[in-house]
Amino acid sequence: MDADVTLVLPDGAEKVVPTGTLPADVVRSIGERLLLAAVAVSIDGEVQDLMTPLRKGGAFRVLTERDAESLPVLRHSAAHVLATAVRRLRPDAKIGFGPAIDDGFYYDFEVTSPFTPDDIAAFEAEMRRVTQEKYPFVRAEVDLPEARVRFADDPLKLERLDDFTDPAEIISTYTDGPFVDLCRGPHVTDTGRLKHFKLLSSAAAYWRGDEKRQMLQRIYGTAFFKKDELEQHLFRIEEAKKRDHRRLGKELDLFMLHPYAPGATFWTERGTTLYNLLVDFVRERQQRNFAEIKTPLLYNKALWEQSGHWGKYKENMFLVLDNESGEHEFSLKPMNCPSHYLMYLAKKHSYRELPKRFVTFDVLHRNEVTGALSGLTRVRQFAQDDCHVFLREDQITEEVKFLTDFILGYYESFGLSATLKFATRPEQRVGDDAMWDRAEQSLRAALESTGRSYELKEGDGAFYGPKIDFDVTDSLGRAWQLGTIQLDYANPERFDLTYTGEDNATHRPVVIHRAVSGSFERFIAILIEHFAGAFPTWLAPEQVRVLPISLDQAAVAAAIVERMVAAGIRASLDDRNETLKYRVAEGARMKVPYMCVIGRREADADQVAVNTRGAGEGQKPAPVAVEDFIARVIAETKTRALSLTAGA
RNA sequence: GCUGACGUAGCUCAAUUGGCAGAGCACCUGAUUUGUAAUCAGGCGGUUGCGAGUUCGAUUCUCGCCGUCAGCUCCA
Repeated sequence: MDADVTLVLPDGAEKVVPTGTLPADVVRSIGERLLLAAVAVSIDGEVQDLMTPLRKGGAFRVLTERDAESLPVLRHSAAHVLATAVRRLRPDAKIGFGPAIDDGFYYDFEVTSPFTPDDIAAFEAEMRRVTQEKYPFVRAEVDLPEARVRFADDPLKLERLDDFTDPAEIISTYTDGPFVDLCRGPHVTDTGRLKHFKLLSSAAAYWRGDEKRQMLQRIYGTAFFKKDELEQHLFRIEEAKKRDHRRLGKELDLFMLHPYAPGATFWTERGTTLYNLLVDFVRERQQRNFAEIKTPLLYNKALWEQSGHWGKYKENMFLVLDNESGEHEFSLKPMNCPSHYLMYLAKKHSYRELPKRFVTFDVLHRNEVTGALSGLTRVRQFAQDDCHVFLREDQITEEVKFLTDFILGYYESFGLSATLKFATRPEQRVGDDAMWDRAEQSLRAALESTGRSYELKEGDGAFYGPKIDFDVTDSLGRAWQLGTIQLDYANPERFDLTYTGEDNATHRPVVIHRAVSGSFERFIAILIEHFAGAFPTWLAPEQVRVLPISLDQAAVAAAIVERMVAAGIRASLDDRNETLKYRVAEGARMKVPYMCVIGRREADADQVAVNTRGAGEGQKPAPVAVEDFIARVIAETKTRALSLTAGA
């Protein structure tokens, strides 16, 4: 082993120090003040703390509070501070893991009785004390027997120690004041670095994520370097609650759920309008290159045995009792794929027809476990904008590009952007390795030919093939998995799908499974939250509300509504015996894009005074000729404009 | 499915240690006919999720079931 390591500083200068030198000493040699500002260092992009001896050289950067890589270090330390506080107040608590996560950190504890909200508040107060006591994080490297002695009272840590099978692997502990944890690091220098944090919730979690193991109590929290960043984060959480589709779905009268049909949606008149508009939109986009079909909802189990679902997916299927046989021989379909194969099999196909794209909006049922159900994002009954492409192997690249553009273009029309994830073979799968090699290789090559960047999700593919997932980020920065492109060599084999090639011989097509919205239910949930219920005009269930000021204008207003409706606008009349103020307030609450007020002046001039959603209270509505207003709303609807313009 | 919390009028929420179940909004009726973010008055509305148990008495305590929520597991 080389006795020295070479560090390359950002300015290109090289620094050679003995192996085992602490980064803190290197930073001090650059500058005392830098040491005070330093949170950690980065060596060839790998973050390490100031008290971990240098073992290799490379590009050396000092990370301060301004560097994004520093935040997980702070949060990981916050988790230790939490554990320190919990151990002080609840010495019986056994410690599990406490990592930094995307929005903060958590720590798992094994306790005999779960934490209460009061406990959480007490822990947070105790954490405050631990930070004020400014304990340094002290790193120690120990051997396995020593580690076993040190964590003799912590069964979860002992189990973790069993994983250390490579004697060369370094086992380290971090100590802050009274608390010692088995931990790889990195950490901030002392508990005093943690200033702006908050505990958010506690819930149970399986030890090591395994549902067969015991449940631990997990406490979630978040931490930031700056106070305003913490406040902004907490504000975003509050905003997210206001946008919650379950809340807005009720307030805007879009849908309801009922205990008699758990996991299934009752769409109200408004919600159904919205739903149908989305289906229409997808239909319109799929008019040219796709073939829409409808297939049965209920199938004999023979189909599921052939598809492999009976073995792998039966738990999630709703079985239907056959009265004659007294057996559960039928099942509601949980996906459309097999029915599309049956349609494909009904005819002989020429290579000239391919790619052949079947699309279906049929209702699907999946018997999700009760605990998984959640609003519209996780339901038992839903519909996908499902597509199965039958194609020749040499068409994969072009098809993947076509579908990727199709999907991303769809999201763009809502102002949503997506990140791509490439998912490879899972543990539970059908087909041999040769098939998977081939499928992964061709899908990956196709993905790369699109020139778009993507992340790798190892082992996350479908059981019949690798896939590209499209994770959409909403206006609050939260990611949702919606669209998918899945390459399938297995099912063409199982269902003996064929086409006749140019050579007049029989060939095996490849199948691509594609969804864009994921499900309409989930997509609508995301749209509700993305737009905070303020849908663009083309999607708004009620586009225009007409308000006559008094009874004198009621007839004129009704006639104007008629003209709007005749022109294709979803307009309604509110001539209730209420004050104008009241009706304007309600229209605003319902997030109607345009409210047209009609008083004597407007009635005489065939005009409307247009209130535009979002222009705020006390806006000065400009009078617009009725015909002009109608034309503007129609244009806005046709172009599917994302922002309101007709009122301007 | 697992852990925990919760379930009161259509909605949002109240109801001392177990002692007559309330308010605002919505809805209905009347007055008012309104020029831009909730006009006034009156009224209707409940087997407190369902079912047992303890008790003189249960919204309140106990148990079971159903549902919802936060997570975990799973997932479009």
